[in-house]
Amino acid sequence: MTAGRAAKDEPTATAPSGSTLRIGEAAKLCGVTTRTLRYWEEIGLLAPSEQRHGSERVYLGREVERAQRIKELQELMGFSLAEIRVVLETEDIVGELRTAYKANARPDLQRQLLANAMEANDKLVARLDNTLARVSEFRDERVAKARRMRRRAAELDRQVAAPAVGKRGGASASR
Amino acid sequence: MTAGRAAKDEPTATAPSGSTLRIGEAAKLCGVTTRTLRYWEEIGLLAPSEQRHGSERVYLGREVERAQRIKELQELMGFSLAEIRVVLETEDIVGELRTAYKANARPDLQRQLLANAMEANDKLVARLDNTLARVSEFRDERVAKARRMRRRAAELDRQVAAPAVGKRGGASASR
DNA sequence: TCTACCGTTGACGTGAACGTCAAGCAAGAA
DNA sequence: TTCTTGCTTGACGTTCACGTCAACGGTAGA
Repeated sequence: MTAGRAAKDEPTATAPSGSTLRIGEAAKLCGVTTRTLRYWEEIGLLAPSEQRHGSERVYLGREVERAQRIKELQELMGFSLAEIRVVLETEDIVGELRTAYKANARPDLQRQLLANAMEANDKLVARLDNTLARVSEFRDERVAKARRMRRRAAELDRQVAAPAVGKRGGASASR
Repeated sequence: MTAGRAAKDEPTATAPSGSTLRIGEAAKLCGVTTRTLRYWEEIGLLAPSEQRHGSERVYLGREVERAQRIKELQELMGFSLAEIRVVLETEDIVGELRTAYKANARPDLQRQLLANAMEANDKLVARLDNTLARVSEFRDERVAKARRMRRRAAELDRQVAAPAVGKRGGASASR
């Protein structure tokens, strides 16, 4: 019911690939609010598709993916939108490169673009490695703590199961 | 020069263990500002030591460690202070348990405390595992991207090194 | 005694990342 | 036709995590 708009006078005209979404649908797909999508657009982080449907923003698969990327980087890494912008820009550079290649741009300029992108990418990988190491260490600590707690719990369980020993004083705790 | 305060009328009276720090020193050690330490205290996240030195806050090793923990969780995991509070509370429970044990509290109550702490801890570990998996996946993506970029760069380098072939048209790009 | 430095509380300011509300338009349903 | 829903822009409000400034006090060194 209420299959949205989608049939007016352009039967299937403006659907270049996949599905074309309105802002509310895109937002729901990404798990954010429409305000958030507009804000990201406001700060130049995520532009909707080129052509608008009347006055409405149109989101295609590419934009939705990018939005999901943004959200993931936010939640997963705790990146600020400024940091995310940097990450995404190095992705964009690869896109630009394709364009430059098609536009028959000079190879040394392409090469320069690539070098920048590679440097940014390597920095990101280094940061990810660092994060992985530290999170892993932290995880191991908590796992060890879990083991200790489980041992202590078993100990307490034995005490609770055998309450007739006379409330502490029989066999003193193993620790 | 200027070895702090440390000698007035209590030669070594109020130094229970390790070093007793003033707020500025503690802040420097943790890599935060004094304002931050006061803010954390304000929201009940990190209290300085019990006794104050006159009107001044005193930070001992325990508090400094806790502060470093807080900062690590912030930067590493992108946790909010509210989330960090939860994590630290489960650590506090273990401390409470020791107190309860010494106070000769009923084992079933201790057991209940432990169960809560274990559940919270397990949740955290699960979250860490999830984070690890996703960051790892993300890292692998970026490493793959790095490889592709390096291949492309080598390709461009060959073109730049041999510019006489006639600006595109010789051997078409491998892709 | 004066100056410099470090601390105190209290209050107001700030940037990031949105939330919320108003006023208006367009399209489909009753 | 009217109602409802969803979109638009614009503007102001809000929360978090502090930054900054004022006014004051205590201690150390010159």
